[in-house]
Amino acid sequence: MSGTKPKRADARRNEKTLLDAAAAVFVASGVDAPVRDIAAKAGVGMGTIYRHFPTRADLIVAVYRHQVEECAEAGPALLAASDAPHAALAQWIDLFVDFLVTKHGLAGVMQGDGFDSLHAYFLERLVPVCAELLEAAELIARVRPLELMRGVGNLCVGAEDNPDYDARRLVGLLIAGLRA
Amino acid sequence: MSGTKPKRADARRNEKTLLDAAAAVFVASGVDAPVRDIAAKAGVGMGTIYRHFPTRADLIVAVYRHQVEECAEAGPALLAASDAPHAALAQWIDLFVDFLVTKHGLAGVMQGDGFDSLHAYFLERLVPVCAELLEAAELIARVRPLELMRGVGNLCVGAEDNPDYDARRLVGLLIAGLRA
DNA sequence: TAACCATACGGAGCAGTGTTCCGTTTAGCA
DNA sequence: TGCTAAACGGAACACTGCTCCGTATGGTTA
Repeated sequence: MSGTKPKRADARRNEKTLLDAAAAVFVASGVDAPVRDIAAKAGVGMGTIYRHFPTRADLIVAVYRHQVEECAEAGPALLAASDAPHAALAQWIDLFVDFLVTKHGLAGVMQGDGFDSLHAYFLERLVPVCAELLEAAELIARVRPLELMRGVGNLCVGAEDNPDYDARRLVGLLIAGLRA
Repeated sequence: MSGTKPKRADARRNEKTLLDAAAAVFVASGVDAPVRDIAAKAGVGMGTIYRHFPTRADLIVAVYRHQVEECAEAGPALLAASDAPHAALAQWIDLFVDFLVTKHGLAGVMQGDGFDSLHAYFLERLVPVCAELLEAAELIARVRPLELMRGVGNLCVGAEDNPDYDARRLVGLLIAGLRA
């Protein structure tokens, strides 16, 4: 029950290669890049990619897991560092927005059509953090955390390199509205 | 320059048939329904559908043009009927949100990846109306109309039949934030 | 060291999109 | 009644995500 059976050496090597290739391709062509491109970049067959990451979404999760984790951990930290809980909330939301806007098309991922593992993972990890911040700021009565997360995610769609659409400002308005 | 050459009778008939079929399919299966389904429902070949509507998006535009028009016309009307411009703005936004949320997946359309005719049409028609309302409410300095429209559109994505996500409330918060 | 086999690999192939192409049919006119 | 521009139908293409299965190989065991 405790340890998973160790993988073969080549498998472990390929997993890392794939993660690196995916990260590179995502930066170059966005998170919507075809799976084939990633396999090609990694010099690996389609079968390999799908054995390691059963779904496109799983690969994306794996690539960004570290950063999601960072964002999640920043929540309590901000709360502890500041004596104005709503300032902490605002800062945390900023962090989240930066994360989404920075990655080519990542925001689109927050609108999980079904229950992609991706959608699920992001939300599972970040919603509780959001809840904690909302509670501290005494705003929990005004939105459900999940709702706020999805809303912010939605607002970030299509924001990258778009001079006509400043997601940060709109999110700022949304948060301002929360305190009205 | 004045009149377009009149179409053949069968062409006119087919255009109407297609519009009706598309409307029906959109209601049943959402705006993402495959083009093939619409052609089948209309009892028409793929060639026909694409001659009338060069692109998926053009078909959607055609189906909803009437309602977009209604929404656009409602703007000045609301402004004239009320002496509180920001109330008129709020009401108009409500109308717009209803329109988007009501139609299976229509909101997704506001995030034109490229310059779809769809995206273009919606925005072309509605942005000026939005601008007028913002100006009347003296809020024009706080957001660009295009930005607000896109933001509202984004917030509406995935709102249909979703008890965990109330787009109307979030849009309400956004508008509230606008006045803070 | 050699043989064995569970584990992992590669990539052709499937199913589902939007869109194009072109041979066939037909409406409307002379 | 013919003729032709206009319109039609649907097979085929390009591009997705994903699956399947024959082949190769790491690592264990005799």
